[in-house]
Amino acid sequence: MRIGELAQRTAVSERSLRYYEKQGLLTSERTPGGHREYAESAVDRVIRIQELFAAGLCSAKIAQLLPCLRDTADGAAPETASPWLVEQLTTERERIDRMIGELIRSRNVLDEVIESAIG
Amino acid sequence: MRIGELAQRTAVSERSLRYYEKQGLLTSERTPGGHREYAESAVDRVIRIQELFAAGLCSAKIAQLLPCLRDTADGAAPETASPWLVEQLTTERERIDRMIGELIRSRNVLDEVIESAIG
DNA sequence: CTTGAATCTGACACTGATGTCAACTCTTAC
DNA sequence: GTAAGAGTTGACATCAGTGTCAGATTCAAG
Repeated sequence: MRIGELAQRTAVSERSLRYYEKQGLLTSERTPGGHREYAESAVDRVIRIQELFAAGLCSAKIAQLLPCLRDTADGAAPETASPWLVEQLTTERERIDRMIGELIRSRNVLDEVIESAIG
Repeated sequence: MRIGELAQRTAVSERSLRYYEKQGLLTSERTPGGHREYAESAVDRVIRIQELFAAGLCSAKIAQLLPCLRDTADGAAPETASPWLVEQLTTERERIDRMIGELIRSRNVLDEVIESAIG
């Protein structure tokens, strides 16, 4: 599929898709004229990328992480994360954990205010 | 206490504390010479502000929300949120909910990679 | 006093993903 | 072929919180 369709199906702007490619997160074939042509699996990959962005990972970390995922669906076996990467990801995991805790606390704060206004 | 101590105790930079004040999130008395003097309750407030920032609320929303909290400890009774504010906060609540879901998904992704490398 | 540490204000930079615009090229249907 | 729509690259802007620096002032202790 081309970039417009991928953008629609993932709700991610064409601008961002090109950015992902430049950051090495997303690959595409090119038509003879230079237009990007995406495999079907790109949809899942873009969604995954968005999730990881939402989790606060920067594009560099995502780029390292992606080859180790098993959802590639392009026949390539997932790489095994290097010890160094595992350490990085463990740190990220802890950060995400803390973030979840903070989000829950904040949600509770909102709930309190909402409830005291409604109840 | 003065700004340096508050910064240390909250692990928030002096720069950010001044920014919070300019955004109406934090108040301080001033010494005759113009230096900020904070009440003890500022510590809790700053930590709460940081949590709300971490939850993705912008300073404007936080400024509206803070008067409705009951932890002020400065004798002021908490305000009741206006219907408009309740609507805003409900939207934020939903956003936070979605974000928590994404974070959990991302954490699972990391766990998979980590486990497959370690196990 | 004086001196050094702390604080003040204001301005500018950065980060990193994304928006937006311009000028050009490709694709596709007629 | 041609016109309209889609895609290309590149550059600049934005957001919001934070870092950082400069130059001036204040505080606290000797």
